[in-house]
Amino acid sequence: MPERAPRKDAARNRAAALAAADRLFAGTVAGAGDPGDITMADIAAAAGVGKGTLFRAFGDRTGLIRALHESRLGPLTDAVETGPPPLGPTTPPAQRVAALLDALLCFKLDNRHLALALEGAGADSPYRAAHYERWHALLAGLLRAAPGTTAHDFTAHALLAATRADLVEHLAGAGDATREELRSGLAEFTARVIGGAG
Amino acid sequence: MPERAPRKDAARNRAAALAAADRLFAGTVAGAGDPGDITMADIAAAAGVGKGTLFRAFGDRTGLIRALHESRLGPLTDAVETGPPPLGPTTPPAQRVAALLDALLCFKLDNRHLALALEGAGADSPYRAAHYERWHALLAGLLRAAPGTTAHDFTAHALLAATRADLVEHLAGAGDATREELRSGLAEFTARVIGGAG
DNA sequence: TACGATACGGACCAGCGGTCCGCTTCCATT
DNA sequence: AATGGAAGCGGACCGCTGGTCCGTATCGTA
Repeated sequence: MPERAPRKDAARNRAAALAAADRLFAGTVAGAGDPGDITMADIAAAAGVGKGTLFRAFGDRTGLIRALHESRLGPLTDAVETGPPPLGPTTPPAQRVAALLDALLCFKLDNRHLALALEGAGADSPYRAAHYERWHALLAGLLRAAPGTTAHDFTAHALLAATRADLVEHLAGAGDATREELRSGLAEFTARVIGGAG
Repeated sequence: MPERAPRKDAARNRAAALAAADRLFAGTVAGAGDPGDITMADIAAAAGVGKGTLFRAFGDRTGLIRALHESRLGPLTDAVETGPPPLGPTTPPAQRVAALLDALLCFKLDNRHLALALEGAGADSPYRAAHYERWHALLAGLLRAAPGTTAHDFTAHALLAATRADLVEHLAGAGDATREELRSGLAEFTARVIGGAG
């Protein structure tokens, strides 16, 4: 019952679909395009598979985007869960919060197309996604362990909101703000929030 | 050129459409529905007009929602621009920032369905809407005038992000957080941000 | 090699936002 | 009050989307 291995062609098609989707979504961000303009038929054609295969492999559009997102997020997740400082669990809470938010911002800058597609995927709130719950729980726990903060849940949400994909896209996309400006802006903001009540 | 008055039937139909849309959107939030489930045809039917009339009056779906939103936001806008403290322009910057964010949160709590529909409307980023620009410019200006803050633009964005409609909906919708809990959470968060660098 | 299970793929479907245009209603002018 | 043209109406219609279906092809095992 350890969930039987997928057939070889299924695995190959799944990988091809993810690669094609990644390529297509990446193309939209450069040309100021909307991820919503990429249709499932487009992805299927680019991957050289039928549309039915896409839906069989991922369930629906949101499932595909989520799978793509998680395949990229994996390394970061590992670094957070079992890595060395400043991301890993041995870092003191306050510093770790700052490091996590910075890493999240960098991830969204490096994967703007994916983050944007994910948060804009479907009508379902981005807050019900499993990965959001994980980040929030982690942050809230750290805040609880850090001195001088209260309302940990709300604070964690609010800090995460500062790195929302469409905000990042709005600021970075038009070229108004450089990567380093954003990072330092977020760093200062974070520092003020967690260091404010000394 | 003072833009001729609209015909009487046009005005009546416009009002009927807004009222019907408001009613329908309000219905979704109670039953945990998705504003996206309300179609233009639904609104037209509920208003007793043809679908073409809707598009003639508002241009597109986003236009309708925006019109609805602004008709509700009007009083708040007035209070901010020409009203008495703590919202009005005579309030000291730091206090005014806090008051504005609290008012915004309350508005979104009182008009969850509208705010949610607006931010989820279309694929276009919520950050390109005129009303967002106004709020952001106002906040950024106040932060600039307040002592001890830098990166005013980013900070203003981040503070506004803490009141995003889908976050508010996520926290208030499930009944996890009461209105006062949210307000005090946001108040504390805001205070820490603007009061942090004393 | 043969056979059942699994996956393929593109024709197909329902439903959406948005358009079009023949017909109706309004209102300024006489 | 009559009238003519401008403004508005409304629902059939269109293009396109996410998602389904099922006859056919492929895989992996005995």
